[in-house]
Amino acid sequence: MKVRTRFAPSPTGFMHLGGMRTALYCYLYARKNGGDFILRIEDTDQERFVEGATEVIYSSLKEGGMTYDEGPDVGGNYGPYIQSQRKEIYQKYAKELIEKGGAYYCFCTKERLETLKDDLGNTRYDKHCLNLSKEEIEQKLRDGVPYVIRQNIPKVGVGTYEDAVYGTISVDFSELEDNILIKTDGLPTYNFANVIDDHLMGITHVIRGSEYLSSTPKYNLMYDAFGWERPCYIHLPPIMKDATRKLSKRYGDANFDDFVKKGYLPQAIVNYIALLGWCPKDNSEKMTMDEMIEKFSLDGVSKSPAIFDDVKLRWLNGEYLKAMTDEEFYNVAKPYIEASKVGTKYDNRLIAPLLKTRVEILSEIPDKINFLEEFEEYSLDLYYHKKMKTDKEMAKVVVPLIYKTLESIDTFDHDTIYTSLSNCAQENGYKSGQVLGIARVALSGKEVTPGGSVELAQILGKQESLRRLQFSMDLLNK
RNA sequence: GGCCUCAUGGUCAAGCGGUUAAGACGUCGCCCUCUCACGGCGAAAACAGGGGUUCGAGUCCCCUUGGGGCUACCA
Repeated sequence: MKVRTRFAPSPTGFMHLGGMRTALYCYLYARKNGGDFILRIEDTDQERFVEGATEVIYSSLKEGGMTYDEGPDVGGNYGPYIQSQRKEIYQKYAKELIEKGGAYYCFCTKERLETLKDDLGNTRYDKHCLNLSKEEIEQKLRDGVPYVIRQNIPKVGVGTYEDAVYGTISVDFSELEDNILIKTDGLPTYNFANVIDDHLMGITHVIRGSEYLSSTPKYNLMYDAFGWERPCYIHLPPIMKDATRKLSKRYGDANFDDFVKKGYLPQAIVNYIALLGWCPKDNSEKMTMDEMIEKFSLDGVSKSPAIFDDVKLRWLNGEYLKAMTDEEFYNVAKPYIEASKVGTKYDNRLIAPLLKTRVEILSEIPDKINFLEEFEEYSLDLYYHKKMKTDKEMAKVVVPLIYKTLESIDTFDHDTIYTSLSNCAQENGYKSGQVLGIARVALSGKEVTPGGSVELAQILGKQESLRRLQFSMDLLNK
């Protein structure tokens, strides 16, 4: 049978990384097994619906490289893929389940339910309406009494199933409540919709968070009542913000979009979250999507929660950046360079390569290059370098030599600048490092700079370089 | 509270009865070097605790402790 997995988020906000990882594993498992990956929107809770959230789901999955074979915006043979558009379907199956004895109408009022609260504030429905006669039910229905449909869970017995990552899970039916399947508004709850849709959409492998581990037996009861085959279950451990808090949208952190905005590459984010809860056999870390598909396997999925470590994400993002060609890097860095103080003043194609090994996330770029436009009076102590044996006295005589050297060349490319400066050092009895080091300070006025004097001179150009050297000479002679 | 579940360095993790208990991030040191990075080399750092089972336990079982989840007309 063809493998079919589904990612079924509810559109209640932004795409958070936990959901992103669930989607990724669904995608990887489907692709690995030559199956289909389906997107279904679970919007049965009209109260929590957030405008625009559905579009964010679409775009995030696409940006993350997880193309779905079926979904609201791409179609498919099992639609509609939005639950609010499937209301009649749920109604039909709810009635069928009632006939089969797996569910029943409940007319209890909120007030009555209140009286059922135990000392911990938990209500446990007492199956009160299960005892209603057929006539009573029909009468209430005719009278338009508001109702819900509840699942009829046996009082005794044990629900057992095999989870692909957690193993055998058993829950005593007495622990389970007769949940509401269809709400007063006629829409189903997750408890019902997921079962109906997963079956109708031919989902073979249900991949979702571990929060469903203990309620799965309830769903199995329905599969059984309908006479449907139960899917394979693959529950995933949570991703944590720290040791005690789950990474969730409630804290407003961990939105995929936010990370992209901060200058993380979608591929790096996806690659990183893949590693939170899964480890390939060969222990690879940096992987392309195709490599992940190839290596993905369920026995590498872990059971314990993983803490999200943005330091490691940064590192991985940096690895992606460093692996880019200069052209690729220039393209992603361009907007950030242009947003810095430097703007478009210089040839940004010369600046970009300096940044590639020096930033881990793109948003660090402005701070790294703003110094180019911050040339002003600086401390002459910067010329002191113990190992190179340079100081401001040496600078006083060397900076003019540098000035003359650069003044004499017309092609301001890397090689020309480097060779002429080296020659200058040699001819005057200095080590090239001494001249280069002094030049770097004289051109930047900074203790640290990304790149050396040659790169700086090249970026600044002849005119600006000479202007700065003149400034430094004046400063040294003050 | 009840039920489900998890537990290897600071973090992600390999391990699936016999290992000097991998690797990665981070940290620290050294090398390279015109500064900062990159790169290279190296170091410190872990089986939550207690009982069993076994010739032998990080690996299997039980308890304790700690974490997470469920216990909604949310998913």
